[in-house]
Amino acid sequence: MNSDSSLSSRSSSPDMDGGERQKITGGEHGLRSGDKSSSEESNKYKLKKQVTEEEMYHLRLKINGRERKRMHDLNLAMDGLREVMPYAHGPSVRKLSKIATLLLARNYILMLTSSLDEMKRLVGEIYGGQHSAFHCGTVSALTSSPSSTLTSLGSGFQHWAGLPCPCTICQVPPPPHIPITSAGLTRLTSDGKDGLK
DNA sequence: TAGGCCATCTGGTCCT
DNA sequence: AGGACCAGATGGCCTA
Repeated sequence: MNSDSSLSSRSSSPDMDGGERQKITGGEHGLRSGDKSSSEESNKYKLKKQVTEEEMYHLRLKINGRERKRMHDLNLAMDGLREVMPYAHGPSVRKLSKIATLLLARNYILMLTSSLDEMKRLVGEIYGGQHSAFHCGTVSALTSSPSSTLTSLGSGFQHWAGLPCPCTICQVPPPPHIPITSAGLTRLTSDGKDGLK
């Protein structure tokens, strides 16, 4: 459980042992019977109250842990996004903030989309609609642009006047992309951390 | 020192 | 019921 905190870019898990316990067990109020007459009843109640508070504490701990893990996973995904963003990585370069990462990613996608459209248009001009000769991966291999990007995207696009392509090349499923999971991103984040800050 | 960024906690809501 | 997701609050760290 505490291994999560090692993944954090800032080791600012301040109080997993002290502070959190203090915060969580703040609930002394609200549970009061008022009658001191029946001690048996009172003991029973006290026991029940104790169990309940303990249960509540552990439940809170569990929920907090889940939320922490969720946020860590989100940060791992964010790191993965930073990895593929076209900006200077390095020890002397400050890490992109989350909002900056998202905005840059959006602009990057828009830019790639427009250049892809432009490329398709050019290819369409050059080959004048000779459909089956140059296609998807073949086209990407012919271009000088980052071919890996185009190859991976190629089969997912519609070609030539917006019609879905029926050819066998396009029926090949896209290459499996690496899922963004904690396991899949451990490498990215670990060496990403070295260059951060 | 103010402001930005971040991690964490917490309660609410929705979904399975 | 339990888990995922979300947003607000809070406090710490860092930089200009």
